[in-house]
Amino acid sequence: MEVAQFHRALSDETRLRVLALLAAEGELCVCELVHALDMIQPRISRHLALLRDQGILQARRSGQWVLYSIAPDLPAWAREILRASAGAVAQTEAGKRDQARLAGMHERPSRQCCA
Amino acid sequence: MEVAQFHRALSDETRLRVLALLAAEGELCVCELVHALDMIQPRISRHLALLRDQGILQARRSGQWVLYSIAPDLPAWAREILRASAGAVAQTEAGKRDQARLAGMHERPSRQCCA
DNA sequence: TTGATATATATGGATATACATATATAATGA
DNA sequence: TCATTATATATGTATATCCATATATATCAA
Repeated sequence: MEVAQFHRALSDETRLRVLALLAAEGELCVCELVHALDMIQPRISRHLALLRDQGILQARRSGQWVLYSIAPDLPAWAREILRASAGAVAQTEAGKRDQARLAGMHERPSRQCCA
Repeated sequence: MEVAQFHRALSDETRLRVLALLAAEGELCVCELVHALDMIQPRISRHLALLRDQGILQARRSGQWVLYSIAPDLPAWAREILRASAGAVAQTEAGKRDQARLAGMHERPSRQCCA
């Protein structure tokens, strides 16, 4: 069942923290997520690939960076679940730390003029 | 993280179908769920125990039956996710079959006057 | 009342599968 | 070359499932 698969994708703390940041920021590159979550890059990439394969995230290349964002064509029930989950995660200790680390990052690729 | 655990509990089709029925019916005994989902009883009991242990369901005994219902004290984000999920599941083929089998069940314990 | 039986629900044990992780490596672009 | 991102492999852990059985409650006979 599609709904079960969707929840399965959201059943991991790393993926939830990624989704919470993307819901707030719109679009982020892998290196920004690595910095914000303070995790090694292969781990982040693997979770991003899972979310992309499930159709929850989309990716586009911009120069040497790959920018991820929440897919725009999700069904209404999925958008509601994402919104509720991202809101809850953003208020956890881990979620607030992620936001702070991202805000303190210098030279963020996704904020460059030509991104 | 609490949110991840919650999604993990909803990441199984059997549990989602149980929750969709409970969201629509309010309260159901194990044998009604066994009948509606057309699964063997130990399988249903295991999933009910998981949802109860996570605080998503509550149970009360009424005579020889144990009646399950959605816990009333869930946080707002959890209630929103449950509502969106139950609505989506109810419209799937499996969800509609479950409702039909439950409606066609004779002598339903949870509908007796003294339940 | 006692004992026997039927129904309803829960759980222990065994097995198979899914998946999160780390390390190492590959591919891609500037 | 360096920086960025993706993937392959191995390993450990979690869990969904089944069968068999245990527990709890109700019914009925004597």
